[in-house]
Amino acid sequence: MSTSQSTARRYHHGDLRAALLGEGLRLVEEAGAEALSLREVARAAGVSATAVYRHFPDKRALMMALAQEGVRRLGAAQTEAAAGQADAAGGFGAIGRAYVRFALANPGLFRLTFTYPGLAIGDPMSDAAATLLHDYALGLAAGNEARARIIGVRAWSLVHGLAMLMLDGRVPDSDVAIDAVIDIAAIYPKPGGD
Amino acid sequence: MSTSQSTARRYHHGDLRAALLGEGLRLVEEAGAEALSLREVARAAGVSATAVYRHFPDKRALMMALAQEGVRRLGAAQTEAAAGQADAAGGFGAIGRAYVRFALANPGLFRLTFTYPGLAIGDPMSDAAATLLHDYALGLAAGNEARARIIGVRAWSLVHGLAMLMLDGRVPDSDVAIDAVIDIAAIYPKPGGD
DNA sequence: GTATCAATGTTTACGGCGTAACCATTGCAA
DNA sequence: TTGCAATGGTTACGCCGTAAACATTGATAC
Repeated sequence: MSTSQSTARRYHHGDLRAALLGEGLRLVEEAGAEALSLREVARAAGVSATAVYRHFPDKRALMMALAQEGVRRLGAAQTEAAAGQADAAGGFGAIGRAYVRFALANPGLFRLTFTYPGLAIGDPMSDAAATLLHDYALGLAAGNEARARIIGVRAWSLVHGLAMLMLDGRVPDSDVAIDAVIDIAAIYPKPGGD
Repeated sequence: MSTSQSTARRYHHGDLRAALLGEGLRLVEEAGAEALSLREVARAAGVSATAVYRHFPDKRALMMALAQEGVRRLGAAQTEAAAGQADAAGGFGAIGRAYVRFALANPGLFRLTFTYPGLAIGDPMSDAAATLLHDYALGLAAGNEARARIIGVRAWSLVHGLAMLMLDGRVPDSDVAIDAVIDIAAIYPKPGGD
């Protein structure tokens, strides 16, 4: 029993950091980020509250780690959505729809990632999602960097706002509504189109 | 002294509800909504913590009242911005820019109004801002209700997302950037335009 | 005017929170 | 084998939201 390592509870957890993140992700989706307490995450991991401080300097750091995982998953979802698209316009629409659908499918994590108090400030563009966005915007802008930046911000604003408004119940959410709002042809029409 | 009523502190405040809302608005702008505690609002009003419960059933109700004031002020700012505009396109752009500028000018209140946990759900369309939006969208859509609804949601999403991203520091904020992103001609071009 | 009562305030207390300070156990390296 | 760094637990502090019980007051009925 002194060297048992399977189910017996040991003093040292093994990989507490990963366990805390896992329980945090679960709880965030179950009850929302604001209802998530450091003590509860520790409880869920079967560990004392202060053990968390061996792996995160404070609660905010734990939340930031969860938010980073959110960014990672969002980027993955968008990358997957864009995979089958041939041209820039198709990819642009796909990553936009994937953004909103990800928010609706993971409301707790999305909210944590984008609206947890005091989490967002800083490092605005350093993930797969941002890279994807920039690349497709550059394609749509035919290589014009200045125009690409505006298109990128406009597109990000549109999907981010739509996601927030739907999450908050201010706008009815459905795939049809998402498609109607994110209508690339209507927003960035080719010359001569209506 | 028994009947003094000017500067002497009386047992009954006179209009505690209004005072609480006033201090709440002040503190929300000073320190952000998440840092705002019921006890601190009470302290600022010079009253015991539990006195708040004579006017609001719980903290959430107090926050909702503050959020309602936010909606009211946002609507007022937009109404003022739209006043000088002649046609629907001009008004549409004006209320959009006013939306984002209001967010940047009142970050604490805007965040409280739109991202305070569990506040937003419900009553999605019952204020001056929503009415303005719908009217102008209907004008742009030439009376077509279905099309107006999509245009309205798209416009709201765009300005809401832009406001959030700028507030969070994910997108650099400036009046020039706001104008560039909210470019009605580029988003809803007349047939034949580029 | 005075009694009465509803409205409005205060005090006290409870459990939960984030986290600082200090103590316990353990695995690894010399 | 010994010793130390890494990792865990216990206790305690002040803050929070809020329930319960009590105090003060202004208005209304006589």
